Amino acid sequence: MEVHMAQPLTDDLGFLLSRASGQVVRATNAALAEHGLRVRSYSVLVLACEAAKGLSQRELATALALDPSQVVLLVDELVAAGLVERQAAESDRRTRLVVPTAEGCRVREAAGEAATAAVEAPLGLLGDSERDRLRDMLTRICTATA
Amino acid sequence: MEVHMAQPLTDDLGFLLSRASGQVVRATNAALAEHGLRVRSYSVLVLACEAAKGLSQRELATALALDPSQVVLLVDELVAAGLVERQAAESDRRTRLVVPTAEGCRVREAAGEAATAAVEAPLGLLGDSERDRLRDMLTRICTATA
DNA sequence: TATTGTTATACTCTATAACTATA
DNA sequence: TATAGTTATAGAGTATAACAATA
Repeated sequence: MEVHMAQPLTDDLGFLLSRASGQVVRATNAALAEHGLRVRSYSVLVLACEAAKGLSQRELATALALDPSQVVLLVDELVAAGLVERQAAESDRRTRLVVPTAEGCRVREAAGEAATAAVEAPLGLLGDSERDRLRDMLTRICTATA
Repeated sequence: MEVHMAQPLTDDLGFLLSRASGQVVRATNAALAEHGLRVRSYSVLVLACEAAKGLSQRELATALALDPSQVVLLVDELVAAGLVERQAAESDRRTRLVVPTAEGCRVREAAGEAATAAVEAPLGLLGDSERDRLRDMLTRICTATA
């Protein structure tokens, strides 16, 4: 018979993960607010800017691990703000490519810098090599299941 | 003038953190469901079980980084499920101590094991020493700001 | 006056189901 | 029949404000 010493909540990786995530998301949202963005809409904009020829909403959904129906709303928001456009795809009339406008690219740059700066508050105590290790571990967690 | 090479989204620690957190929370919620709990109510129960003499709701709010008004609802839930009780504090008639019932302690045990097992899916690729490092880094992120 | 707990409200995020138009 | 996008809805999480009882 094994003795189970219940682990304190402050040692629970799930608890720490969600709390740290909350901190960082909160700080990032605050920084993105002046650019009219939040974390999720910002993520869509970043991906659209990364892809040279735009991305389909389906690709965005997969990349962000979001349901396609959520991507619709986020893209709607960005379109309304004039940061991206929906373009008809040549090969398949069902798919609509999300491509950034010139303004979208500018905002993405400025918002990116603001977000990077804001995240220094919670992440300031971590050195560069620690951040690399953290990034590596988080990436493995994300890919472990889906 | 400095050249800013915009960082890809998949390297963004904030993005990775919130995505990894989502994975773990989802897996944990699924495991806790059969015990009638979710991550937040489970956290309250764990803290109540940890403290020998119970905790005030204010202390719970601080420990969980939640607003006191949210703690009220979570405790209501646990009371309705018969897992904790609100006891009048002797020293201060304003404060109400949250103390686990015998059933609450049993459920906390079982739920804790289920949660630990469930988290192995996303965390399985991390060794023990890596988990220690991760725990350390996340703790520093959480304490950096508040 | 300050603090504990409470009620209320609004907004964001998450999760599903169902529908349309194309393929 | 399968896939891309869309609409709708409900539940959970987050964020504030205001209030009563007590200190």
